[in-house]
Amino acid sequence: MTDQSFPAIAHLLRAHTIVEERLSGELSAVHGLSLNELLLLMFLDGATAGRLSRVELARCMHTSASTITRQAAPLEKRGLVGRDVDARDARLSYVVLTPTGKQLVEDARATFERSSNTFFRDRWTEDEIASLSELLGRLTVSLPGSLI
Amino acid sequence: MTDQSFPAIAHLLRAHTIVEERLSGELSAVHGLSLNELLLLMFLDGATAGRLSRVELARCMHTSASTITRQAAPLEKRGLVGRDVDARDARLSYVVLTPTGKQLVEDARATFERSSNTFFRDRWTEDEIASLSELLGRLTVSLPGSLI
DNA sequence: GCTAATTACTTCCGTATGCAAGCTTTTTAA
DNA sequence: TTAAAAAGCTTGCATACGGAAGTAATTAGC
Repeated sequence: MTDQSFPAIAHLLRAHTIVEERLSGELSAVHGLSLNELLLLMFLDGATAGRLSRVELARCMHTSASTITRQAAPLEKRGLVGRDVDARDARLSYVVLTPTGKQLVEDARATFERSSNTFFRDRWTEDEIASLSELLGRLTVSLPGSLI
Repeated sequence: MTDQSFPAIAHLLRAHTIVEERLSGELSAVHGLSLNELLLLMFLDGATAGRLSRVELARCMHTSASTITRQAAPLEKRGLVGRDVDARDARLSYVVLTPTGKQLVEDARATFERSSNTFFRDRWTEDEIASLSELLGRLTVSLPGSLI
């Protein structure tokens, strides 16, 4: 009984470096967004009322609170997100998508989707891509939030 | 005709954050190695004569030459790798695995393999893991070097 | 009700990375 | 042969991140 876990994880790590590099390049060139900035905006876009507190965002992005603070700052300066305070809890500050931000997310998501196609084109069947998506998705079911 | 490319790539990005965090934690705690340090050592372990030039390593790791310079330095101080010069080309400096380094790679690889299993245990069949590995591996065929 | 613990967020510091610039060596081309 | 181009490597600079520490606000325990 051969164990395929190690090669699967090894391939995941290597595939990620390729995907991240190409996606980052496209998003930066076309929209002036880093990949992580777009993911942050996409989590907001998928949240109710287009807003999340900073700790909720950190959990969605699976990163630290300090990273969210720094990632949100330039987005706020660009007018893509705003800052809402909670009337009941003064500790909470929500990151909320502005209309400008929502428009940019829609455009950048299209770039993301188009770029995603280029990874598979001509060498994967639609069924294989769906199978890959399902298998990878099962690894992430414990994560809060969704990009889809 | 639904397009699954985008969700597949989105899931790949999210799965990577989970995998990297858990693997890094285990490797650091058990062997005092970062994930990237182990990957570097594993590429050397898989190379002929256990050595690669710095640019070859950069291509395997899909990173920059300066990163290899900085990643190899602490490994050299720990005695895990050595430095070989090329008799024909004085520009080349090979990173070569020492016996100590080879032993550590074998131990750390076992940790890597054991940790890899924990991602799939009880919720993936062996066939599904093999399928995932094959599909992801097809994304990385263009990369030089191999971890397996 | 008051104190202690917890939570949300920010800032500081150490670390990791890519890119540009620089140095040395080799290869190319005239 | 010699000058120009390219390749391999390193260093400086700017950026991004996590964790610890700090501040402010809320909750828990008595």
